[in-house]
Amino acid sequence: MELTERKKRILKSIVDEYIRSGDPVGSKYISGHIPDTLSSATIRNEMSALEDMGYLYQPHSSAGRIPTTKGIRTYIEGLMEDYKLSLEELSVLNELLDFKVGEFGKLLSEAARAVSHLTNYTAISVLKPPAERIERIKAVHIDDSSYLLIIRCSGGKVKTKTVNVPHCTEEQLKTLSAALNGALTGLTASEINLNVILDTEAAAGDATHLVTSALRGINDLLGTGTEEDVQVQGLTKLLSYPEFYDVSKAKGVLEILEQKHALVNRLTEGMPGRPNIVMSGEGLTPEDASVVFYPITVEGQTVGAIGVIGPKRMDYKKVIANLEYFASGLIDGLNGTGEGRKQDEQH
Amino acid sequence: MELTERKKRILKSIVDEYIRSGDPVGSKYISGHIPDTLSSATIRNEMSALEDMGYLYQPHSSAGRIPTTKGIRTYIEGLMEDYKLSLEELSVLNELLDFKVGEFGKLLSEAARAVSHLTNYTAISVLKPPAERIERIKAVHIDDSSYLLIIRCSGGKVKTKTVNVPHCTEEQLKTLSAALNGALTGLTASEINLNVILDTEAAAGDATHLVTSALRGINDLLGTGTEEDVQVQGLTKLLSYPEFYDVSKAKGVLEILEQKHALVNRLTEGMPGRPNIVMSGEGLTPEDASVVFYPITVEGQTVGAIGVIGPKRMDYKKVIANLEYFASGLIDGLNGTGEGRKQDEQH
DNA sequence: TGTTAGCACTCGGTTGAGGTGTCTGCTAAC
DNA sequence: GTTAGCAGACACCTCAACCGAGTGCTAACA
Repeated sequence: MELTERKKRILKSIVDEYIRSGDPVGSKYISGHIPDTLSSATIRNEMSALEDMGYLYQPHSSAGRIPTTKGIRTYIEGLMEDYKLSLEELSVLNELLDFKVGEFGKLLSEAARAVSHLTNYTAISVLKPPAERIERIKAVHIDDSSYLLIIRCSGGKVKTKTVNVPHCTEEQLKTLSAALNGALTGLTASEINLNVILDTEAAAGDATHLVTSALRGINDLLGTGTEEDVQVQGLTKLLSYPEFYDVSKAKGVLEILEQKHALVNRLTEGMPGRPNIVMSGEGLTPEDASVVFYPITVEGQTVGAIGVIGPKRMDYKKVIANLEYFASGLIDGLNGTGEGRKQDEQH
Repeated sequence: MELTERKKRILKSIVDEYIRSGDPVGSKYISGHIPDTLSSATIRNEMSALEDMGYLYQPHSSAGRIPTTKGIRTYIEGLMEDYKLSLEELSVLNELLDFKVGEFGKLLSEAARAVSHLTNYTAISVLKPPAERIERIKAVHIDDSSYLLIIRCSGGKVKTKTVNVPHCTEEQLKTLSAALNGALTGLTASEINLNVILDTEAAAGDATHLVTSALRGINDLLGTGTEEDVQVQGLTKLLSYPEFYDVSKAKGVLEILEQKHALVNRLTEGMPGRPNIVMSGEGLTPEDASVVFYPITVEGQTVGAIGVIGPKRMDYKKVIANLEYFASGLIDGLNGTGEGRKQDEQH
């Protein structure tokens, strides 16, 4: 069956009302709230058809209808109206960007706080500093029980660390350096897996006993610096929505927010420049919840994300408009001409 | 009336059982669970007396009794048994300290994660980097529209920043330097309030127009570095306890956890070296909840705290034992001889 | 004087019946 | 293709009855 224009108008009206109230929507209500003048009986026929087509469902036989995930997605992708940001919403971002003295992480979590405040949903900000790649490694002999590990990372940064071992010779360290360079060049810390370790050990010859401590040192060095971080703003707002009055439902959402590492990965893997929407039943999102997010990119690389988590029936147009505005504002601010900002030196 | 030994045994038994079940405790149950052999009628008399003395209360006239805040406090301060840490609990800390490669913040939040895991309550870790005090300020002329701001902080660290202004002369900068030194020496960033600003402006004479931008620059410089931070671990565990099945109660607790700044201050103001316990009805703790925490000190200065938030009827002996162990372990680890750990250099 | 047994009373919680309102599906007429 | 009307389904609310845990009180006992 085809999704006629009239069916679309009815579907839009149902989703609008469902987003507003959270309750199943009946035919009579719709009859009075669409441009067409149709009796509730006709609406019932259309709703029945929409149900057959998978856009709606009934929680029980004598209730109104609720849009399915498919129904809401169709709504988002073409039926809903545009949302005009209010003056308040526009000014908050400008103030924020004016105030961009702090580092990016703080700016991002402040932006999330603003989004949470403006949309009345819980906001998430996620920080994922780009992983440093190994460009060159050298192990320099200090004495027979210690050597200096030197790594040049992508971007030219050099890091060093002394490593203590039971015994090492200059010869062994040369072999070690060669083995490490061969196996690790171009990798990030998280890409050093068992295979890589075994390869390195195989290549290390008579320096095999030094590999483990060297890898540990490398891992330490690469792991240093800003860590990935998740900030949740306005958590209590989530509990204001009836779908989470049931504690077990609320728990489901909080569990998602607790898995910070998974959250960072998921949100930074999204498509940049457009809204990413994950609804319950798709991916890891818990029942009745929905996540909308925008990755933040600098020079093509995703360094974080900003998003909103709320009930599946959230006001998508408002949320998307706000997130889009903040995300693009942040991205412009970060990529824009660095107009002679702060220079720190520490002696 | 006096709190006799027998009353203490009864009170202890009531609190023990209340902590276990969360339900009001009846006289019959106690009769079978204290060393003394007493009928439930006698227990009832004693319980009635304990109620008059303010240790117990009845939620309604035909229910058992629940300990009051006073009752629980008395229990904590002398009645409860010691808790022996299990082997598992002991080994987790040791692993953690072995693994102390990361910075303090990460170590602290990992400790909180462990505490949450071991106690089955929600754990909080709070990081409060000691505020840097201003020791000396100098404003050095670069050209007529910019100057260099130099601050020496407590600990000898020097920070600089160029400040752009519409117009400035060497003379004005000298006046400015004197005014800033006079007004700000010994202060931290957060102590620069309106009074201080007005004093500075008054002292600045013909350099008044430079004060605002200078203060902004100073604020930026001092604010740089690690920020205060709150990490919450095992949040969902909170929702496992019946007292928070009601969403409005849960909301009360989450609200506390959202006020991160207040939380940092409150938890770092506690007495070091012993358990600080704030129960509902005392201070900001929400209904039915209780917070136990230990500040973490380095060289006499509080740099953070680790704590647990849970139902008022939480297992205090277990929580205190765990927190005490982790807090003292962290403090020892931080203050202990820094046995030649990592050295990073960045060129 | 302290302890105990017995009894009436209180009160929250549960269960089940009855009533109500909303919404649907179906049918017949337009 | 659209509409009016009607019977049926079903969640939800209210109310009364009942149950049971637990108390306070009193009288008897050691």
